[in-house]
Amino acid sequence: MAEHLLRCDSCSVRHRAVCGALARDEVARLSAIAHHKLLPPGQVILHDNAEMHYFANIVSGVVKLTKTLADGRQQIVGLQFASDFLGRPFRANSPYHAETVTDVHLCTYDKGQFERLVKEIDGFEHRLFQNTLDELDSAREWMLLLGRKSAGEKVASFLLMVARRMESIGCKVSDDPERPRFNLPLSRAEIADFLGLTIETVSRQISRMKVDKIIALEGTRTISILDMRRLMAAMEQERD
Amino acid sequence: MAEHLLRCDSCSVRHRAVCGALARDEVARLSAIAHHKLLPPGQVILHDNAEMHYFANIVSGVVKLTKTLADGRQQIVGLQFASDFLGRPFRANSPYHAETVTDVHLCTYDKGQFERLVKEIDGFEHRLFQNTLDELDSAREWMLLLGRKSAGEKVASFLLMVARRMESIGCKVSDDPERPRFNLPLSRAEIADFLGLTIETVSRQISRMKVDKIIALEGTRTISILDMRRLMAAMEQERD
DNA sequence: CAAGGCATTTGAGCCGGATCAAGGTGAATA
DNA sequence: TATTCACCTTGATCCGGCTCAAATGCCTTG
Repeated sequence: MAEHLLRCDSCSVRHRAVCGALARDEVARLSAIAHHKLLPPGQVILHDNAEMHYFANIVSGVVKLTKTLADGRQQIVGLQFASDFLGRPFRANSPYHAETVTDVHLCTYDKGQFERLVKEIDGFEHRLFQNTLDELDSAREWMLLLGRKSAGEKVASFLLMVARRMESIGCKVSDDPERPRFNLPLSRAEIADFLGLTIETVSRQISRMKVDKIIALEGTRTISILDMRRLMAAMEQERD
Repeated sequence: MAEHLLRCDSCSVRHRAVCGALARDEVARLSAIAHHKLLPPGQVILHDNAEMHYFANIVSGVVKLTKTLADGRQQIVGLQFASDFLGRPFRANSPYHAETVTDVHLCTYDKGQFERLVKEIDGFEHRLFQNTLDELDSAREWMLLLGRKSAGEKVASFLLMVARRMESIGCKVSDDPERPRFNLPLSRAEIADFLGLTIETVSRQISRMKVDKIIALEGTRTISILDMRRLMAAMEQERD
């Protein structure tokens, strides 16, 4: 398997960012049990329902969680970026398939050691809990999108979500907050699986936005948002 | 407002079922701070983003969580049955609209008192956390349904989900495990909002299943599953 | 630079589910 | 019993997004 195992000895700063809100000595305790892995794109991290023997923080890169029907139809049910957790505390297995989308830098912990730390460090489980509530909120927002939005609204919502996410982890290419520019981490096929559409429909919607001068493309992955106002209007807002 | 407030003095048994896995004295502490409310169908429990000043367990009945777009398109993003929790621990507000679907018997707790108890009772927060992980799992299963299943598969999945849920809370009408019979808690319009379909499509799919002798209807709300095997086949299974 | 291979775009036609429009049904009220 | 009203069913038509097919663009390798 093409993955490197590195001892994690001096990445406190990184852990600080990743785990957030932990005291300095607690971060040190996490670092002590951490290993680092560098994974290429398309690497399976977790097969459906397989036992997960470790936890991880994403240090950089993007991971997708997918579910698949017997005949192959697939839906992405979660996208994890830098600083997100992978794995389910105190659960043996996970009903998803997890796979790297880009190069991914993981900081992993042995499951048993991690769970012991969670119990020992006051407020750590509370923090993981709040994290999970956030994931639940975004899953439900996604349900609204999947069930009720048109193709154009879906793609607009997706672009804005990625823009916001890339911004928050400092991966945007340009600096102008009114005209964000960034690399799409997903292929058209992955965007389709994310939005419950086909590749062709995604492509057509993106082309139309290009014609309408709402966005601009360089190559196929680098997107500039030219008109934030119209892009947000295309998304269709949630009621207050 | 047509709701009754009752002092909750001797409902330990019910709490035991509802909160699960709590010791007898801990259940007693919960009972001490609980009040009961009886709500009719169609009662709003929580407006979008409004502050929630209490927690609750559902003792009986069904509650729906919805999200709505500016133009009125609506999606049900959660269905809560007896023994489910309502409210978000340690969060001021909730980005959903919550509303009773049937007559609902709630057992409510003042937010502050409840959160104090959660901190004091060892393992209580852990339990709530595990609960939330389960909700996240079912939200993601629902994303697969919304994004990738056909109308027929959606309706079949829905009927099976309700059958399972009614069974587990002891609300089924018949006893034959091979031929469950139960009352649908949702109207056609609500089923449509649940599945990301229109009323008409839901109605047509149900009619077709009736013609195909997969189910039988008495009136409009009471359903018997005649052929469990074919209903499960119609659902399209998830890949292992 | 050419050749190959994959991802993306674009086009044509079709179909599943939405929309629009009547009817039907059943419980509540008079 | 008749009336009403909300909910549900059924039919006819339409259209957004899917399917199938081909062309184009882009990166990799020789």
